[in-house]
Amino acid sequence: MTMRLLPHPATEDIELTEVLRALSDPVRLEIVARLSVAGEMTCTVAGDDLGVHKSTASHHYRTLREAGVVITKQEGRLKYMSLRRDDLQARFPGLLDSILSATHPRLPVPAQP
Amino acid sequence: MTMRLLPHPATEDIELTEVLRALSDPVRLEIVARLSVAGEMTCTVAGDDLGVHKSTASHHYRTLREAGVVITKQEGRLKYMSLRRDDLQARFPGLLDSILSATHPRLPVPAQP
DNA sequence: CGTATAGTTTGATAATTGTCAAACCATAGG
DNA sequence: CCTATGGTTTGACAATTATCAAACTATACG
Repeated sequence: MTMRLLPHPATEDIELTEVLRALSDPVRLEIVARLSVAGEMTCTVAGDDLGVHKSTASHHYRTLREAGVVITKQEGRLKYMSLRRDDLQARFPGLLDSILSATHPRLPVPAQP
Repeated sequence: MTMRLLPHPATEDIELTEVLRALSDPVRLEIVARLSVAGEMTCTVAGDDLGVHKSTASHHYRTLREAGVVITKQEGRLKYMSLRRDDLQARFPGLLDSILSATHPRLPVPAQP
């Protein structure tokens, strides 16, 4: 029952244009809005009722991860995503906060334990 | 020698995802960085040494304008672009500032008079 | 071991996008 | 009126992207 981190860019390698592009898609922005409320979610929960196929959602998870917006850790069969708040704040101060305050999840999301 | 404003979205119609997408292109981000320093520029000056054809630059001006990032006014033959700082601040507080502080123009830009 | 669960990968497709080149339009100025 | 200037539009093309469906992988559990 070990825990693994999926590969993701180092903080200093996060590119502004890639972050902005990742967040410029409504589906991905919704995922990020949910993560900002829930703190940490499995892909299944994050992708619930998004209106896209699960493979499409999976593609969006990868886009967010490769842009440096989320980090994913695997525990057993589940993959938990969470926002890289501190890394983004260090790299682009205020950016994520300003985006999040303009965004609210369309769907109620379970609070983290 | 009258002055005309080109059509652009009302402040309340500016969409977050469209702003983010507009700013997610390196060429457009460079234009915006220049505008943030120069305050107001003609298209020719804004597009100087961007590394793209002038028709491509023109396409980027339109993208920025339609996303609500810049406003363009025409005086004679010249078109002056400037950032919609106040409108963006009203709509998405802190967003433009955080992006601008992560960006600096690659090229020295003449200060506005 | 066999099966169900969680999520990814691999086509395939349609739509969007960034780019250049050439033609075009509008205004200023001789 | 003619021409040069500043910028846009149109057409073409290659690359990227959002999407679905189906196949696949890996882990947990009985």
